[in-house]
Amino acid sequence: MPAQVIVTVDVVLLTLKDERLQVALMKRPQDPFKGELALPGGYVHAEDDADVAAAAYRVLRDKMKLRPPYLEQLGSFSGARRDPRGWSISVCHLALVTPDVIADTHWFPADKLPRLAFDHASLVAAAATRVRNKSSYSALPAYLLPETFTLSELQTIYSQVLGEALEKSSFRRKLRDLDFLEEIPGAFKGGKQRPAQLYRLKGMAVFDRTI
Amino acid sequence: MPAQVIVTVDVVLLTLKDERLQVALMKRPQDPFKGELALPGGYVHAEDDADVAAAAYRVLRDKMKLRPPYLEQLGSFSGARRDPRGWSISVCHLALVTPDVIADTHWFPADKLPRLAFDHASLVAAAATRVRNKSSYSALPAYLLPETFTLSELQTIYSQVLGEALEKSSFRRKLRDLDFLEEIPGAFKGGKQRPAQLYRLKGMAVFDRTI
DNA sequence: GAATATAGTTGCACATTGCCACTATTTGTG
DNA sequence: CACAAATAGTGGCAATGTGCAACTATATTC
Repeated sequence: MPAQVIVTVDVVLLTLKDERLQVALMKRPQDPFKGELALPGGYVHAEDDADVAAAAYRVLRDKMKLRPPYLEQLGSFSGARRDPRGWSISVCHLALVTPDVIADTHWFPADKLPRLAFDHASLVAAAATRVRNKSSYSALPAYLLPETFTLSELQTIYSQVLGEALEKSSFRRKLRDLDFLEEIPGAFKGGKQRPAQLYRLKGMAVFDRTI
Repeated sequence: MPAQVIVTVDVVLLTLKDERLQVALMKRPQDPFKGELALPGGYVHAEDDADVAAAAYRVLRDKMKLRPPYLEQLGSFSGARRDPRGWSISVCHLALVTPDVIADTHWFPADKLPRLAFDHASLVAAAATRVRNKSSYSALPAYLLPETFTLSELQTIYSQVLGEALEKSSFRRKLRDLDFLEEIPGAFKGGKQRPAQLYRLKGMAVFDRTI
């Protein structure tokens, strides 16, 4: 029989606010690291959770009162030293939401973090890197927007995630080629100028290059 | 206190043999699934293992007598039903080796698997997909060759992993651009014709697009 | 020394991308 | 009611990248 291992899930919940990626952090209500900032997370409940993804959804439901439109497994972080209670493994997940859904959570810039509990700073860094990389070949950033959006809005989001200016014409051509959007017939978003066509994601819009 | 979770590592050890990806499988010496084919794996030893990667290396050392030149974490597979002993999580790793190093292991085509224990068929499928995807933009297949190799040998390997013919000229141009090889000055491999320049990987030759 | 087999390079047609100018449709203003 | 302003959306072309094939280079064999 092997010695006891602590099994947890943590979630890097990201959104785009003030033109940059921000992560949801909570003050830990109890030891270890009581009072310090940490990712939402918790033990895996073998009785309740179908798998670790279900545990991640449960944590978000209980602690953040939301169900994200996008969630994927990022990887497992393990070792004797990352949790003072003992040898632990955290299966880290990455989730994306729109910023408007949740007004009452505390957001922090993913690239300018305060001191975090455990090894959570590494998990946030890994998640931000993953989002940026995956954004260059997938529809991932669309999950940072409401379900319907204009191409200009989408371009702005991509540009902020990738941290670089994007050409309108090339961007739209690429979207056409990749073919993961669908036009919503007759739906437009009118600002004070010419109204823009609304789009939404087709099913299966995020390709997984890794697993 | 949460209910007990079984924490294991499994390794999808891949090589290229008979022009296709093959995976190392072992007959399980004990229950569960006694006598059936399975991936090399085992419990995480909290006393000995620095982290799950160390556990994966230990498993390969103990069960396969080797240390692979390449190993990465693939992902965690979890749930109540995958192991009859109870709710379990397996942190699956992917490792690559040259086929010649290990003559006494049993290899099976990754795309034509026999019946496997646990959910190991899914793990092998995930690993094979990852290797193929990652091969299109990284030096990964080079780990399926000895430390030094010719460009023609490398091209053959890439072509077999990707399952498609590759143009010699375009292939070499891409290698030059990506710049992860270094020429070994004065080292040639002579067949019965013109000898070929030998190369080896520079450090950090595999980019991780994901973590 | 000519045939042959593999290593390695060069040049060009074709496809893809980045860039910029153009048209289209709305609101606001005299 | 014309026209300026602002954003949406398209089209065309130069520059860059890729696929393909012919070419040169260097070894062995007979």
